[in-house]
Amino acid sequence: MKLLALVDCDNFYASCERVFRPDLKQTPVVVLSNNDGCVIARSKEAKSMGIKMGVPWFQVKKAYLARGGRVFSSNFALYGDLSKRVMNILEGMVKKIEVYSIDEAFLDLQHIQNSKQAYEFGIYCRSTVHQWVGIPVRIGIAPTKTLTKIASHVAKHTNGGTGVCCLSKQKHIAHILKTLPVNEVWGVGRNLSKQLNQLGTHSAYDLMKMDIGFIRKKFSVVLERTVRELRGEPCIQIQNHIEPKKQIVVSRSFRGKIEGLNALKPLISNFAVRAGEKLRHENQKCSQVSVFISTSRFGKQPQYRGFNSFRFSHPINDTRSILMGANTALDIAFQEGYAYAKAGILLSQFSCPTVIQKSLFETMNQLYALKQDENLMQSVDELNSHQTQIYYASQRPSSLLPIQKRMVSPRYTTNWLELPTAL
DNA sequence: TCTGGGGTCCTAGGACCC
DNA sequence: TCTGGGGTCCTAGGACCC
Repeated sequence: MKLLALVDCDNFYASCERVFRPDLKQTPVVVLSNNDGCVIARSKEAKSMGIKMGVPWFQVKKAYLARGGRVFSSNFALYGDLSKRVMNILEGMVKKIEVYSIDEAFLDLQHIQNSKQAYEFGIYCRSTVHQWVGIPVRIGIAPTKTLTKIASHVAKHTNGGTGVCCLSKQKHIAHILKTLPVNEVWGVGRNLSKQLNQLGTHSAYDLMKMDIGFIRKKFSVVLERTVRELRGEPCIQIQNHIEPKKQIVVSRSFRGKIEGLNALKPLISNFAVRAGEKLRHENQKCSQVSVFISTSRFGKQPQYRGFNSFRFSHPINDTRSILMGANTALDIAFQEGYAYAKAGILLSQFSCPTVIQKSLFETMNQLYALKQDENLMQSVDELNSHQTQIYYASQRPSSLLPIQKRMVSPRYTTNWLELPTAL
């Protein structure tokens, strides 16, 4: 039988914070989102204190700290680097691997003959990652991706277990599925589980037993694949190579409320500049720039969400074009009289930069599209990747609110000035 | 006072064609 | 008076994921 493995880092961000702080090994640790807004990662101890995922920090702060919990602002330089190290190790272990997210990877265990060997591989893999990087992982092994997710879930919730779970026997799988609520299945979110519950489907086992034709008709091909995967039929392949991105988003919530077009403009410009850097880093060009702005979902103030897109007559990647497009879109999306809490830029309609699709109507917005200067952009990107900062006038750097990160740990592994010291 | 950010895929429906 | 049928392409929006 062909087997796959899912390697999933335990409470990844919280574990990263502990790598260079062994003194926090038994202490509850949480990590916060930008502006120290929400809890986005929790150690086991923090979870058992009842800290929920995504909870606003201000709501739990007092009680949590009083009980001896520790807190960190997010340090993505550190998490990204440790993630790379974990993935490098895994890449050395198998021929085919899909890095699925910052803390997860699917491995193709084609070199492995049976489930006993697969289990032993899991144990070896886990101890190697732990020894070399210091991050605890758990490993789910099964014939399909959806089932590896469930195996990993089992590994996580088995107290005193080895952190490795292999689900390959039909009987064993059926037994586990009966105990698993349908909303825990990978690909079944809030909406689907509500609809399924109404149909009397409550466990993963119930879902697996449903009629494929009915699922396809009533829901979609996506859920059909999930059902087939629960039955052990692989439908979602391991993606060995990295697909080019199809869109780039840069968005932030603001620390205070923003009112008025003039206050919003430099913020949007700033997102546009960052988006342009990402676009060129991906070696792509886009034909559409969209802007979205919204008021806070919370509270009772009047609500508004604005969205508008600017289409270029041909693909661009020059920040100055993005800025002009973003500004035009913002002017239309903007409505006076609201307190804005969040905004962002979305780049889409990508095309490979070596292919040039000329427009029939070039003159229409050549103002935006023709001034592409590859060399200039390259130089700016180069300078900005070091100490120097080149700004565009519309960014008005003095008006930018820095992101609040009051409790950020050192960038131990990516900055010479912040290396850990051994005493 | 304070509530994250960045993605993918699929489908329905409109525009358009013959 | 009566107004078809079949197809493609594109996009917005919804659902999901971490």
